[in-house]
Parts: sequence; structure tokens; C-alpha cells
Amino acid sequence: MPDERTAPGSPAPAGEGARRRPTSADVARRAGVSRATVSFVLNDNPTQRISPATREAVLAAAAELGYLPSPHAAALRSGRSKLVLMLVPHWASSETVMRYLELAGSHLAEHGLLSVTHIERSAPLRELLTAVHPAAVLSLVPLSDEESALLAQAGVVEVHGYIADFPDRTRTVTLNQEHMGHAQATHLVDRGYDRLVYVAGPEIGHPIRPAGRLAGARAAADEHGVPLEHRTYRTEDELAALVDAWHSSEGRLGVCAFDDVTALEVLASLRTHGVDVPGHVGIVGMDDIPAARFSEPPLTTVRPQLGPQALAVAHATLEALDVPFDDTEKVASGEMPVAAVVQRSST
Amino acid sequence: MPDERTAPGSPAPAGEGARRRPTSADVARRAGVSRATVSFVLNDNPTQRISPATREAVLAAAAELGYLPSPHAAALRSGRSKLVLMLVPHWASSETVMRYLELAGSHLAEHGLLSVTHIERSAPLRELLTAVHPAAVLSLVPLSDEESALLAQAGVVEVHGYIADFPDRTRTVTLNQEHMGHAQATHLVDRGYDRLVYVAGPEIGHPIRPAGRLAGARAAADEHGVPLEHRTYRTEDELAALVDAWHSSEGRLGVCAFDDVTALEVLASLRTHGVDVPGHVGIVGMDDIPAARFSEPPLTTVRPQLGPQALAVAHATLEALDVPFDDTEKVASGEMPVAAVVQRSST
DNA sequence: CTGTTAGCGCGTTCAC
DNA sequence: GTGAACGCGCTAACAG
Repeated sequence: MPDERTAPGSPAPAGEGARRRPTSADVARRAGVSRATVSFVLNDNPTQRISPATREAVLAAAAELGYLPSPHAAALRSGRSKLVLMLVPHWASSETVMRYLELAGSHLAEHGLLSVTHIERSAPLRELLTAVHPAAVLSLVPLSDEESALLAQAGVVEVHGYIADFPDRTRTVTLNQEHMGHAQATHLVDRGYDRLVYVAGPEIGHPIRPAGRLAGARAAADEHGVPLEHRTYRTEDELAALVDAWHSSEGRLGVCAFDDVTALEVLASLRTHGVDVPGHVGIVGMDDIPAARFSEPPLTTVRPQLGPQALAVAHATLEALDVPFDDTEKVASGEMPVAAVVQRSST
Repeated sequence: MPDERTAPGSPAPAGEGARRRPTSADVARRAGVSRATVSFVLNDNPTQRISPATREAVLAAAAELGYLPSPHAAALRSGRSKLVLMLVPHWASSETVMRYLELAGSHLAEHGLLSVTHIERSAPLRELLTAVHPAAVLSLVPLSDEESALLAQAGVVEVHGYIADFPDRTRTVTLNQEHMGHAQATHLVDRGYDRLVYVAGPEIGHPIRPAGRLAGARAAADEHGVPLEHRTYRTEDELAALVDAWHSSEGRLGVCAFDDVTALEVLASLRTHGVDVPGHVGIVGMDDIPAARFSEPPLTTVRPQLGPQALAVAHATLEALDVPFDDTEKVASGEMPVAAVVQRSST
């Protein structure tokens, strides 16, 4: 690691777009008042009375200078920042997850909390905390004990908004995986499939295990007295073998796929083998990706309900930070309606 | 808004994880040295000689206390932060874009810059700058004049890493759209299609216009003396009409689709109409989404090369911040190899 | 009432 | 190796 500080190559680091940011002192000077007054006006401090005249003068000066209070100074003084840091594992940066974070971020913004996302991998948490000091960290996956300790020491509140089933910690909201499998299986049973299979392909680079979804599907199968098997495949050939067996089986088989991409792969194999879909075999995916609409036949799928989840995690964050919020619409994290079947053909 | 501060529900808001963060003064006390010494040791300040003994003492004390320097105090003092804020419009939070940001973030991290992402929509930039004061802002889309002015006033460097063709500003790196269309058209011509169509569907919620990609496709068509038409559809019926016309046309028609989802939709319609793909009509998508592998037939597509783009934008950022970097691998932004054809069947 | 002075919070850095 | 000042916004104590 060539640890050259200021390389000889760059002679004058000045000049850059680095114009000095106007400070409250600048505003005070321009308005002909003290810095304290500026602060009182700009923060609408109710413990102080300021004449409309000076008030106007200060606001005008601030506007003309394009004054922005320094987050550093403010946070340093008050000890609390308005920032929420969302931690996303790099394998989870999907569109769905991003929409989830966006929704949660909107809710937090309504309560004065700004949120930014860090896609983990580029730098360890310890280093990250060297650059930002958020009021809270919202993690989509469990944090290690070291990381938790780090946050505790830094006085940063820890909130968990899991996108998969992980062991609960304090302040945990989880996108319930059981519901997903349950919805898939129920849909298939309702459509008259009298035998179920839960299928997962090779997991490519993410640690979400089918266990939760499978358990949900199994529960639904049990409720209806329908048998359910669990199958996985690692290669195209293994998948072909599965499909082959299904082809020559009796009755109507319902397939719950781990996700839409898996479902599309299975569906492709079913086509290749000339299996009658949805007549002999029915299949349901999970996620409702755009491509699901255009397969042959179009894929039935289950869409996660991100709205309630996002709201719940936002509430958990607000609560942890002692920010008051209207809890009439508070969502019970245990009863979140996380999945709904999207009706399409294919079954 | 019921502005109750400490809700009756939570009796003792104390005890929270809010233990006071240890400061450099704490470390100094514990090590029996001055705060200045602590700073020198922890920053490996080369202008100061510290005896190994004190050095050890300081490091030990810091470790025992779990000391983390406050980013606020550091930034306040030094005037510069190590943070890069990436701005993503909410319509662009796709997997591809996230991978792009992740790659750029990794490069920046190698040079001591930490990056966080803000998905625009939840809060305006002005408010955001109230919570974080980054050294640079990296935006994926053009900023408004107000926003630019805001950043300039705040002394924040502005870098553009466009994911589509937008008018260039200073420090702009663009994921060249022409290359994409060019690659699609070239592939089709190479496969013997003697007539081309560029197709775009209804754009759903994003402002990326096909113009650049279309122009690239046209250029490729011209190079080979092949005619190219531009077609758009808004509804399924309009698409059906297009496909119908193609069905009864002469020769071999090559279709360049705006993106993979569009391609899959067109492909579905081609199937419905019984068009011979890839015999009579060939089609190429753009993006290489996972689902492309499982359509009927599997979709040929073009994958954007994010690596060079990410590297280029990271370099642009480092340059703007006067951070020295090894520019032997510097990428010329004008000549970025942004697209490569992924071989599949279908054509 | 209206506004000012002074000092804090924390890490960095200059001068001794 | 240390003392002290600094960067910037907030607010308790105080004066007009």
C-alpha cells in the first residue's frame, strides 16, 4: 500500500470548487445581529422573542448567502444527528429491497430523519462510523456481536428490518418468509392441485435459505391434508431429472418455487419436457418480477407486501429514537400481511 | 399531530443504548497523556515523534475504551469529510445500478473515501445537506441549477456518473447509450437479418429515452447498409399490430428492444402470433436480466459493462477531491467499452 | 421584551 | 511531548 499522503503530483490543492461554506457568523454579520440571534430565528426557538424586523433581516441574510447550517457543528453540539444509516448486504441490492428502503426512508423523512444507504462490502462498519455518525443504524441482516458492540459504544441505536428470517434481536421487524410459502401453497391447493412440491435451485451468492418459506408451504399443505415434498437441484441435469419424474406422475402436481427466477427456470424445463402446464403441473413463483408476465405460460406469483413492513420498521426506528409519531396506524410486527397472490394464468 | 414527547407507554426512556461515546480526552486521561498526543498517535502524524512506550499506552487505552473518533468533530475541524454521497433517483434503484454504485464505492473505499447512497424522493437535497456534509456528491442524473448552486455554496464537489445520456456537465462520466444500440444492431446484422426495427414500449416511470440507443442502432445499420425503422407501442393491441405486420413481411427481420423486459414482452407476442423466432424474426434485448435465460426461446441480450464505468466515475471523484491515485489504469471516459453481446439462441 | 456574551462539544494542529 | 486556540452552531445566563 503506497501510503503517500499529499502526492507531489498535485501542487496546489486549492482553487477547487471548494468555496467556503457560509457560517452563521456570516449571516449574523450581514444581518447586523449576533450569532445567537441568528440561531434563535433559524430554529424558531420558542423560548426567545425576536422582533419581526430582525427576524426578517436574519432570514433575508441567510437566504442571500445561501446559508446551510453545518451538520457537523450542530451534531457535535447537540449530540444527536438526524441521520439514519441503512445497511444493505451487497447480495441484497435488488429492486424490491431498494423500494422497501425507499418507503421506509419516506416515512422517516416525514419525521425529520434523513436516511442514507450503505451497500456493505466496500468498507467495514468501523470505518464507516469514522465518516458518519448516524442516530440509528437500520440493518437488513443480523449484525455481528462486534458490530453491535461498536454501535453500542458509539451510542448509535440499532434497528433490524430483516428481509428474511433471521434470529430476532431487539427491535426486529422481519419480512415473514412463512407467509410467502403459505400463500403459494394455498393458492395451488385452491386450484385443485392435490400434491405439492417445494423447489429451490442453487442459491447464487445470497444466504437466504428456503427453510422459512418451505415451512410456510408445509403448514398450508398440512392444513389442507395435501402431501408436500421438498426438492432442490444444483444443475440443469438435476432439474431435468425432477421434471422428468413429475411428467410421468399421477394426479395434478403443484410446484412452489423459491422465487420467480427459479420458477421461470423450472417452467422452461417443463416446456422442454412437454409437460402440460397448468393442466398436469401448476407452478407459483415469488417476487412478482416484471418478466413473470411474459413467460410461456405467464407465471403466477406472490408479491411481498413491502408497505406494512416499511412502515413497521420506520416506526421501530422512531420509537427507538424517542421521536413521537402517530401510532394509530402502528403495525403489529407479528401480524403483518406480507404476501398476496397475483392472479395470472399458469395454474 | 399529537406531540407527546415521551410516550406514556415507555416509562424510562433512559437506559437506552445511549451510553456516552468515549472521547479522545477519555483516552488521554486513561493513557496519562495529553489529548494532542492521542491525536498524533492515532493519526500516525509523521511530523511528530512519539516514543514507542507512550504510543503503546495510547493505543491500548483507545482499544480498551473502544474509542471511535467523532466524525463531526473531525470534519468540523478539518473542513473536509471522507464521505461521498451518491444520489440515485427513485426510478433507477435497479439491481444493475446498485451494482454500479457498489463497484464505484469499492474503488473509493480503497482511497479512504466512504460512500453512502440516498434514494431521492424522500427528502430534497437541501434538507439532506442538513444531516450530512459529504466531500462530494455523485449524481446519476443531472442536478437542477438550484441543486448545483446549493452544492457549490456548501463547498461540496459535484460529480456526475450518468446511467443514461444526459447533457454533459463538468466532471461527467456517462454510460454510453449509443454503444448499446450499436451492439444490438451489429449482432443482428452479423446473424444475417437484413432489415432492422428498434422497438420501445411504454416507459413506465423513468425518464430514460430510447433516443441514444436508437441512434447507436441506426449508426450500425448505416454502416452495414441495412434499413432500420423505429417503432413504439403503448398497449398490447398496438404491439400485436406491429407483430402482425412483421409476421407477414418478407425477408428476415432483426428487432432491437429497448430493454430485456420489452424484449420479453415482444417475444411473448411473437409466440402468440406464431412467428418463427429466430428463423423469420430475431430479437435482442438489453440488460441481461436473469430471466432472459429462461424465455422461449432464450433471449439474446446485451449486458452493460459496469466495471469500466464505475472505475471511471471513481477516478473522476478522486480527481475532483485531489486524492492521489494510480492513474495507469485510468479509463478514458469517451472510449469506454460499455457493452458486450451475451451469446444465446433466439437469433 | 429583545438581543448579547460566553462557553460548550471534540478532534486537530501550531507554537513552545 | 504539552498547552491553547480553532472550527461552528447551540443555549444558559445576563444586560439593555
